[in-house]
Amino acid sequence: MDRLLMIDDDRELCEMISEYLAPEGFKVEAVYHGEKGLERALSGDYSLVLLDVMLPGLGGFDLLRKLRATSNTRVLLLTARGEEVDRIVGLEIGADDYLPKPFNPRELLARIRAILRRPVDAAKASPGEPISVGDVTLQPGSRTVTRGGERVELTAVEFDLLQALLRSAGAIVSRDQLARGVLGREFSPFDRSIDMHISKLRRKLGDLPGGQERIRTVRSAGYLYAAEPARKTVGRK
Amino acid sequence: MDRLLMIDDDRELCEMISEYLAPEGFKVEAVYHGEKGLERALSGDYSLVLLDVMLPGLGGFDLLRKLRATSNTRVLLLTARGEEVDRIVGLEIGADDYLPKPFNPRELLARIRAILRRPVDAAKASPGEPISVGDVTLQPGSRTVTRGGERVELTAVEFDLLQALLRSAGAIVSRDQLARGVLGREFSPFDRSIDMHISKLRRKLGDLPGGQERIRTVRSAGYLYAAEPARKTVGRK
DNA sequence: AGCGGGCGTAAAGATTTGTCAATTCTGGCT
DNA sequence: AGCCAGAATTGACAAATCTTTACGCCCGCT
Repeated sequence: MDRLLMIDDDRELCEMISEYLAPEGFKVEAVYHGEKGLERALSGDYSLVLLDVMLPGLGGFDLLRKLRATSNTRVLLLTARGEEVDRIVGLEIGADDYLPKPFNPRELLARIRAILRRPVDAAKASPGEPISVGDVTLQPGSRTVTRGGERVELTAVEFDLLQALLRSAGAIVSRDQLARGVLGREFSPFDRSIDMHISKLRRKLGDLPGGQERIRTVRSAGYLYAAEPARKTVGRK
Repeated sequence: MDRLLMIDDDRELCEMISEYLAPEGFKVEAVYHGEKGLERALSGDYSLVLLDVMLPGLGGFDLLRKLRATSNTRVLLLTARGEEVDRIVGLEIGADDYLPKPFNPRELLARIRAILRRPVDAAKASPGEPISVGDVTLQPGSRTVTRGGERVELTAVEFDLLQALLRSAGAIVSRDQLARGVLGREFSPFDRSIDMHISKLRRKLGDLPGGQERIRTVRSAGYLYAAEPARKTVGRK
């Protein structure tokens, strides 16, 4: 039985959602005010927070930002009709998903399940913990990397670069982020250093077992470590 | 010039709305009967459907339900009274918004614009979840696309473009939305970049198994990914 | 039928990226 | 301090990809 926290001042809607989700195995608690919502969300008692962006008191965005400062709790953002800008902003701040109002309850249910199904963002994995994606494992403690059990020798920058990519496996990491995080300096457009290291990493790691590219280039955006195609347990087709 | 489909048996109202919206850049076609309305709505030629819930023949709710079975076409529901029940049922079934009769034409116009401005509501999948429509599957995690199990090589823009279309499969996506969402910039009338990439996508993906167009052009409105083999017997038992 | 705008797409032009090779930097060692 | 090997960065140019230009077709309208 998952516990959900709904932060929305529309009590009627909260009630409705609560009733809709109860038979699906979710216990919904509602809070109608920002500050109180943040407090509850931080308690860590909930599998997921449903957060309205239009809130009395602390606004939804601000709340999310503060929440993210110390918590990885998953958040599904609910926005008022209209603004698509919200989506971009919301996901950037760290929402796990986004749903515009008015929404279809079934849609909401589907998204809740989707969020709960996937693991908490690897980017938020505590430092020091080994990271494994597919056949590659990286151990921050000993600064070693193995692929299929075999040790792969990497230089310092290569290691940090791979770590940054693995922490965000399946998501694009920009050169800016890599420059700051790995090289410790601002990125300038003429800087080919990152590319160079990526090139070397690729050569050392080779392609994925399936023969696909391991590190993909997303033009004018950055690089992405290919997350393994989620192998679903065969349930339905 | 967006094309709207109005399904309402009140001919006088249809006429009035049509005249009111014409100068605003909307071409309204009216259908006064349920079955015929569903058929037209499924054609994918309209940016939005204005649907009355009280209809002779197929009722509004039933129509919407059947429409949603295969299409994401956007729907603005017109309800007889501001009944709370209607709201819930309507949103439950998948309307993008609703407006109680009698309504102010300006209000209608505002809502229409709001719906058209944002991406299709039931943008099926959560971020990160694979999207499958027909024989094509797109995996955001590894940024790969397969058709009938075979890998299809796409460039970054092509991939993002296909993703945008698939998320709204069955509904028209305007060049504006594609420019903003895929290219990250405002669309300008001389910009043929989108068309260019669509062209390449078509070549790479080929036609649907049934031999029909996979990505349809809706003149002066946008593009639409065919959600269904459009030749299904619809509305018959 | 003639016209004009919307669309498809080949091809040229502009950007961004991959990578070899040369140069500079860093630490460890004598 | 001076030397050295490996590592990081930069220069240079090829390759990939995106944008713009250009032109022709098609469709709806008069």
